[in-house]
Amino acid sequence: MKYLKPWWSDGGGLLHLTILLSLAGLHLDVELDLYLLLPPPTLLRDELLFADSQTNPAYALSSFPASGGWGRADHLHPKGREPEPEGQLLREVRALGVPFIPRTRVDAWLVHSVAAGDADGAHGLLGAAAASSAGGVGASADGGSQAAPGGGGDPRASPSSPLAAGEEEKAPAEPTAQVPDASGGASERHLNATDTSFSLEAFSQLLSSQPENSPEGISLGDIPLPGSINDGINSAHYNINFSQAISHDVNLHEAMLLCPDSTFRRDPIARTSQPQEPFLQFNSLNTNPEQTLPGTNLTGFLPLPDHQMRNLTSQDLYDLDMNIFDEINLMSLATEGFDPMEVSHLFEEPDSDSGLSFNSNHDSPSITKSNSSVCEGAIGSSSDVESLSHHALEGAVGGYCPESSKLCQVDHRSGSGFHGDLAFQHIFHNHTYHLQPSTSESTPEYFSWPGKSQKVKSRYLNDTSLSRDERRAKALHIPFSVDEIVRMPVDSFNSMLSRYYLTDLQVSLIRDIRRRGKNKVAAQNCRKRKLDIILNLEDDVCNLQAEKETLKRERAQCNKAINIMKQKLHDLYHDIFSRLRDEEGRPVNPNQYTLQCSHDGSVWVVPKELVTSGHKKENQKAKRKGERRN
DNA sequence: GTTCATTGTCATCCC
DNA sequence: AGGGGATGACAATGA
Repeated sequence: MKYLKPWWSDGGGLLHLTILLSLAGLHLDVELDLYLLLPPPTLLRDELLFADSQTNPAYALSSFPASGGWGRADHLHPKGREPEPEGQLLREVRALGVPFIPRTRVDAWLVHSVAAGDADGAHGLLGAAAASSAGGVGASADGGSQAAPGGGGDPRASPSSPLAAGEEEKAPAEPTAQVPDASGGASERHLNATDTSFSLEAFSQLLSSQPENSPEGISLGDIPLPGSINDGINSAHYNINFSQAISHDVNLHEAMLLCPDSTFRRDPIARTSQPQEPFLQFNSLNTNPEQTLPGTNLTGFLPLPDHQMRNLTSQDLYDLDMNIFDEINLMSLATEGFDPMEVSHLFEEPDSDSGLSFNSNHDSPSITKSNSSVCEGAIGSSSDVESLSHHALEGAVGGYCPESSKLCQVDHRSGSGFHGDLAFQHIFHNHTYHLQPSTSESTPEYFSWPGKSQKVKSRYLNDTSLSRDERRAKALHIPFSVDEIVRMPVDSFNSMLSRYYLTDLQVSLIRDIRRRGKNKVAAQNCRKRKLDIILNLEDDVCNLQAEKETLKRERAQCNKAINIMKQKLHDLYHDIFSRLRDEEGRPVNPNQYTLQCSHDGSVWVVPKELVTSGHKKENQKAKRKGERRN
């Protein structure tokens, strides 16, 4: 008796086989870990066959990654196409000496074992296959059912199969509900002899009851399964056609498009019917036509899910474009092998920012094509107009598409990769603008920039988006950006000048650009510093004024206190004199006498005449002392 | 058309 | 000696 229970672990890279040999009371448990080479897409076909097993319970030998969503029947080729028995893939794998048993081979082994009448082996294999199918479907319930809104059940599976999604819903008490999760329970559970409690005789009878030994006609219906293996489904009946499970071929292109973590994953119909207009703008980022693959160029720059891409506002797109094209412009200038005339055409023309002038002046038809495609795609072909930037839309409507022109200028480099993509073909048709470019001044009249300042509009509409030095540098085809020239350290700057063959005019201009750039930054810093100084001075003035007010208040308080003291002294003075009496008992006149305090603390009543004369003498003495000192 | 703020540029000084 | 920072002065530009 042999049991075979292979399943996937490690996310599909490891095929774990547990082979239990139970023969004449001798139990031999063999576990094999078969590592598969999984360099996609060479193995995708077999992987998808495994994925197919998610939809076909009979071949659910694997616990395919639940998140993969491979179980969708609509992602597989129509049945009837038998996979190659020994494809190039297997030959390559075998040549590498890697122990590899593709699932198809295991299936075939199972089938042929039955066909050969190997009763014990066939019984065990079939039982294990059925048991594994339980685990496999249990695993596929996550990924498969998520990917396929039908539950992932294979419509070709026998209606009696309890593992079909519909059957699961109708009969929740079926053993399927108890199928362990392949990633956890089933995949980690190893069989052993004690688990095999089912009847061998029942298996033999069932096998012998098969009318033919043809694998095509083998049915596993009425096979009792070991309860330890299928976790309670030993009473279930299965009618599973093996041939159907291995009859699916898979379109690798579709498989790649259906990569689970891919943002451009969608079915072919969706890909052709749902053009992503915002993507068109991002497509322009790819300057290498060789790298322009549908979808890849999108996620390469913006690995955003579709819903996030759609949620991008026009402002986001606008800002993004501004930054992106700034970088692209600089990159274009600095890229070796660039065509200066092309860049010059792109930026030097006064109306180069205008989609109209761009459309009419450039000799590259692809440019015009791309330009018009974006603009018209903005209105005519978009199913999600809100995802478009407002200005792009209005530019298209008004016959002016300034930003799109810019991106189209870059897009024409990478646009060739899209021409063959059906998803974008519908917008690559002829497009003409109603308004012809006349003058650069007229463009703002036809164009509306909601939410943008006039300065930004002007910078974007006209060539004034480039500074004077930038235009000069561009005119002289200086292969460095102004920013590089200005910010580069002295050593790097000098080495750069020495590395490149530059004319004296170019060198002079580069040095002027550097000097002006440095001075511009210095002037900005100077003004900022001056402004800071002014602000600091204003703060100082405010502080000093506050301090002055405080001192004023303190002075007022002191004066007030002095006045109070004076008043008290005056009152005291008069009170003393009112009590004084002379030798005759008469009151002392305060106008004729005054009080003098001696050093010992005694108080004398002195006539004012003596006091004034004494003061005069003291003043004279003080003056003399002062004169002597001088 | 005028005024004012901002910014770039030049000339000059200084480190 | 040359590069570069700092700054006053001037001009262009836009609000």
